[in-house]
Amino acid sequence: MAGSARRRLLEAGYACISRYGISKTTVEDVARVAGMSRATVYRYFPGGREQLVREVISWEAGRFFARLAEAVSGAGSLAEQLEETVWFARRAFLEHEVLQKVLETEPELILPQLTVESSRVLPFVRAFLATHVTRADLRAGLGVDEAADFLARLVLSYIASPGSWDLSDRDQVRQLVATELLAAVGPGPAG
Amino acid sequence: MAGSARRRLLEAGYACISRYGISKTTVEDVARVAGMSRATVYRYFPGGREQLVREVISWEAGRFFARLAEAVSGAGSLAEQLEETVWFARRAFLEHEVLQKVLETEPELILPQLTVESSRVLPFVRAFLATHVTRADLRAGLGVDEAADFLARLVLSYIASPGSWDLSDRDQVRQLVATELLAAVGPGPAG
Amino acid sequence: MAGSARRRLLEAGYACISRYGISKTTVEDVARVAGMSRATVYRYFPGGREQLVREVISWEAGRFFARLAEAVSGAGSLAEQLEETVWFARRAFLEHEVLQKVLETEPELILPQLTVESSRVLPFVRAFLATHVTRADLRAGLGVDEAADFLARLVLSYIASPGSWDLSDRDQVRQLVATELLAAVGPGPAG
Amino acid sequence: MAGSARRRLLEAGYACISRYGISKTTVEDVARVAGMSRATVYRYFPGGREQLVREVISWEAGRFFARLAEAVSGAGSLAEQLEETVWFARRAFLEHEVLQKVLETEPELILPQLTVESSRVLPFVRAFLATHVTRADLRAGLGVDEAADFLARLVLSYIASPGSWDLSDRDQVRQLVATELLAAVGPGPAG
DNA sequence: CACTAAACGAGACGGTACGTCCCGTCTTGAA
DNA sequence: TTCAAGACGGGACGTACCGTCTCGTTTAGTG
Repeated sequence: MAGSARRRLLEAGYACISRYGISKTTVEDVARVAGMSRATVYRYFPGGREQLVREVISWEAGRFFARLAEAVSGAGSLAEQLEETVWFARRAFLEHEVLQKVLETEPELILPQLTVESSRVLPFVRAFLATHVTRADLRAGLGVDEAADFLARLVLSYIASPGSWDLSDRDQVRQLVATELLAAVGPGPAG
Repeated sequence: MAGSARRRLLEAGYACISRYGISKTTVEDVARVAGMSRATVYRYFPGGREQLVREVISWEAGRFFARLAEAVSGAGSLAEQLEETVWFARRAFLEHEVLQKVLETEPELILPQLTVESSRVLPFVRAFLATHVTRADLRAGLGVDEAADFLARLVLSYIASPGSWDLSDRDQVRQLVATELLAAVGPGPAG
Repeated sequence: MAGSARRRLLEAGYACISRYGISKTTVEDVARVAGMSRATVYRYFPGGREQLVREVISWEAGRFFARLAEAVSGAGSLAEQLEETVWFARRAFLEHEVLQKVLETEPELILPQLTVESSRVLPFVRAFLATHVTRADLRAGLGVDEAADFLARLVLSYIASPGSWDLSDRDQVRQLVATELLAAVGPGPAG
Repeated sequence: MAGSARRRLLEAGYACISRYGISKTTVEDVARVAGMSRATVYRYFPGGREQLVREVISWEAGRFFARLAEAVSGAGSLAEQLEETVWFARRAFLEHEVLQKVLETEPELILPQLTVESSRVLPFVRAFLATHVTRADLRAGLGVDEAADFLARLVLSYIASPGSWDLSDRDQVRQLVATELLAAVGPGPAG
C-alpha cells in the first residue's frame, strides 16, 4: 500500500531517536529498523537526514495533539476541560520517549530556546479552551478570547514546570485548576 | 593571561553557531575563528565538539542573565520591574543571534521541548520578581511567593509568544503589565 | 572490472614509495595518485597504512621474480644461466626504484637486517639453478643440490655486493661466473 | 659526566625498539625510559626521531662488531677463525633483540633489500678473515685477498640463512667450515 | 659567596597524519 | 520499474605524534 513505506520510516525514525537521541541517530539505523535500504530513505526524504528528523518530529507532534484532542473531547465544564488537559498533557509529556531522551542526552539543543516553541503550541491549546470558556467564568472586563489565551499560557506553563505541584495526583490537578487558573480569570470570592 | 584561550574558544564557538547553526558548526571552524589549532580545542574541551557546544551555550546563557539582572536592577515598583523585565527580555530574545539562527535553521532541535526549558529559567525570573512583590499588590489569599511564581510564568509566556501584543512598543508593554499581569494577581477594580 | 581498484592502489603505493620513501608516503598520497578517496583505501586495506605498505612490497617482489624467471628461461648451460641471473638481477636491482629510494632515504630500515632477507630469496634462486646443474659441472664429492645451494649463495652475494666487479659489463659477468662461481664447485684446472 | 645523557638516550632508544619495533617507538617513549624530557631528546638529536633511530641502530651495529672482534681475537688457524665467526655471529644474530623484533613486526622494512646491507658488512668480515688466510690454505691461482672476500661472502650467507645446517651445534659449524667453506678455496683432496 | 650561564623539565601549541564514521550519490542486479 | 545492496567521494571527528617554543628551576662554574 502506498505511503506505508514512508510511514514505516517515520516510525523507525521515532524509535531510533527515542533510543539514541537525535545526534546519535544514523540514517543507516533508521533504514535498518524500517527494514529498508539506506537508498530508499533518500527516495522518500530527498532532503536527507535533516528532513527525516524534522518530519519525524512534526509527525509525532501531530499525533500528540490528536491524542490530546481526543482525551479532552468528553469534557463538560471549563474546569473539567482544564483539568483534563493538564492531566493528559503532563502524563504524555513525562511518558514521551523522544522528549525524555532528548532532554536527557542533548539538553543543549533545548537550552537556547527558553520557551520558544510555545508560539506554535499556544494557538492549539487556546483553541481547545475557547470552546468551553463562557462569560460566566470570567471577571468583569475580561473577554472570552482574552481569557482563553491567558489560560492556555498558564496551562502550558504548569505542564512544562509544575513547580511544587504534583500533577500525577488528580486531586492536586483539580486544586491547581481551581486556585491558580480559574482564580486568575474568574470573579471568584475575591471578586 | 590565563584562561584567555578557553574564553576565546567560547567566543569563537558562539560566533560560529550564530553564523552557521549548531549542526553546521565544525570544530575546525571554531578553531579557525579562535585563531588556534584544532588540536588545542581538544586540549581545552576533552569532550570534543559536544562539550564545546554545550559550554558555549551555557556560557552565553549565563551572560544573558547577567545582563538581564543589570537591566532590571534600577526598577522601583513591581509594575516597573515587570515592565523592565518584559521589555529587556523580549528585545534580548529577538536580538539574540544564536537563538534566532537556531530557530531559523534547526527548529526541530527545539520542537520536542515545548516549554521545557522554562523549568530552568522560571526560578531565575521568580527570584527577580519576588524582591518587588508586596502584599499590597495582591488580592486577598494570595501569598507573595505564589504571586511571584505566577507572574514569572506569565512573563516568560509573553516573552516567548507575545500573541497580539507588540512588545517593541514600550506603551504596549506597560499596558500588558497592567491589564494582564497585575490584574491577574491584584485586588484591582475587578478583584 | 573486479580487483582493478586494488591493483591501482598497489601501483599507486609503489609509485609513492619510490618517490618519497616508505615513511614519507601518506595514505592520502596513495589515494590521490590512485585517483580514489582515502576512505576507499581503507575499504581495500582494512589494516590501513601498514597493510598497504606490506602488500605493495610483496606484490612488487612477486613481479620481480616473475621477470627474473622469464629472463633466465632461455639459458642453455649452467654457465649461461648463472651469467644471465647475475646480469639480470644486478640490472634490476640497480634500476629498482623503490629499492634505491629506500636505500637512499631510509638505510636504517635496512641496517638491522644484515643479510636476513636472503632466507626468502635463496630457495628461489637455488631452484632456478638446480635445473641446470649437472654432475659434469662438479668436483668429486659435491652433490647437485649442494652445489645449487652453494651457487645460489654466491650469486646473491655478488648481486648485492659486487665488490670490485663491474657487473654492468657483460664480459666481467662472464669472467666472474667462470673464475669465482664455477671454479668453486667444479673440477677445474685446479682439480 | 659529559656525554652520558646522549648515551642514555641511545640505550633507551635501543630498549624501546627492541620492545615495540621501530615504527611504534615514540620520542616520548625513549625520553621516558631515559628519564629525561622530550625536549632534551631534541637537544641531543636535532634531527629528531629520524636521527635518533638512525644513530641507535648504527651505535648498536658498532657494539656488535666490537663484540665480534673480541670473540674472534683468540683464534689460531683460519679454520678456527671461520668457526668462531660463524658460531658467534649466528648466536648474536638470534639473540639480537632489535633484529628479532624488527623481523617479527616489520618484515616489510626489510624485504626490499634482498642482501643489500652486506655491502657494509662484507668489508668488515673480509678484513677479519684476511689476517688469517695464508697461501697454504688456498688452491693454486687463488690470491689471499680474493679468498678472504670469497670466504666472507659465504660466512655471511650461512649466518643469515643456515639452510639445513644447525649452527647452534658446534660440531656442525666445524663441519660446515671444513666441507663448504675451506673446500671451496682450498687445494683439498677434491682439488 | 653571589651571579651568571648552561642544562633541563614541563608543558602549551601548530601541524600533520591516522583510522573511523557517516552522509549523499550513484550503479548494479534481482524481483 | 522498484528496490536492496553496496561501492564510492567527501568530509568531519577524535587521537596520537612530531617538532618548536617558552617558561621556571636547578646546577655548575666564575668573578
